[in-house]
Amino acid sequence: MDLAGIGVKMWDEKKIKRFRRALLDWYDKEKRDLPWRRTQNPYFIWVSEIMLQQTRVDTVIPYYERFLATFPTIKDLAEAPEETLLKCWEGLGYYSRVRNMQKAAIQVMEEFGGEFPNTYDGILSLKGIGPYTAGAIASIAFGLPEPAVDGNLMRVISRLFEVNLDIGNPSNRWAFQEIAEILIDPDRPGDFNQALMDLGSDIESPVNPRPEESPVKDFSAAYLNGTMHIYPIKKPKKKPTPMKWRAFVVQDEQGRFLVEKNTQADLLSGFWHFPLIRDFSTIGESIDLFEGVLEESSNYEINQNIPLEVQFESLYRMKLTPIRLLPKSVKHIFSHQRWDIELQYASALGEVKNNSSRTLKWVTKEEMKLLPQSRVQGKMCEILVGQELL
DNA sequence: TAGTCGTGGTA
DNA sequence: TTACCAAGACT
Repeated sequence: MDLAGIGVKMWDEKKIKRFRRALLDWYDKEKRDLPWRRTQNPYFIWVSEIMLQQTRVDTVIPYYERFLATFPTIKDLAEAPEETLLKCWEGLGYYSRVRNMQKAAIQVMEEFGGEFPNTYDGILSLKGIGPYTAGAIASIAFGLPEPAVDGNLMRVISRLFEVNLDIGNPSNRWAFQEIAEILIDPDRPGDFNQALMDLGSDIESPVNPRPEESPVKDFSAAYLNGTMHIYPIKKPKKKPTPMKWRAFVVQDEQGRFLVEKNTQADLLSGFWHFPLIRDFSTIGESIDLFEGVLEESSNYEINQNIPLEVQFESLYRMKLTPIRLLPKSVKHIFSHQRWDIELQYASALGEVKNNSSRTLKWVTKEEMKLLPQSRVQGKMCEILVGQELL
């Protein structure tokens, strides 16, 4: 398949040059002053690009500053302990990003002699760097004429050419890549890519765009044809699956809390939290919940009739004195799951005999704060503070 | 190909 | 409250 095959008619060379000029002139006047735009250091730009994946600029800025103060060089990143790494990324989400970044840092030390690779293929070979990020780093840090095809660029281009392809489908990426390769300014590829991103994140944003303010509106087929509302084409996302949990807030005689390191699931892997047990008992109360639970019917059959306190005592090999269920539950939405967590407050009678593969420890309130904690755990702690239990 | 992987902002 | 969204990569 080629561009003509999907109904895209490319401009002639003269129009392409006018487009580059209009876009870059606007960028030179209006570009945002961002920390990673004051450096040419490929490591710094790499960090910014990873953090910016699916994450807003305002959120990233403080994390960017702190991360580079903590790990000033690729070598520092490669040698960092996991908990330091997670603590630095805590609250930013999508934590596999930082794990992959450390793997890539080790790759740079071992395969590239400590020097960040300066070719597109070299950059793309690093763990956690896909076609977008490779293009962004190649163009911004090294001046290579590689497009950086992200959501912004696809949205802008789909409006420029009325591209009738779903931008959410990776198999359609080639078309936007191909168009961008033709449009990109070979003299200023990094600025060209960033100009499209600035444009796409504000004037050409997905919600409430202001197309009449666009510096390239005269080039936009959708704008000129009055079809702005159609583009980009994008399928709606699936709703997150509802799940119920019981968290066990257990204190020993010294008042320390039992916490567990997540070593089993990929979700929030490496983070510490109060022990959590999936609650399958409310099946039938909610159609939504029922649908979410269907695929785990074996778990459901095993657990639905066993009280959660009993499950806890068995799994953690510990006797509890359940005190009470806290009146407020914690609600938390991930990209693909919606959690509702009841908090069971209890005292432990004996020491934990940890025969399982679980990683457990007793910590004071102060020690808990030093561990990597997810927002879910943070919300549970907020409830406890409200109940004057923490 | 479609699901997995977080969080906070905004309407 | 709900729904949608943000500079994606990996499996």
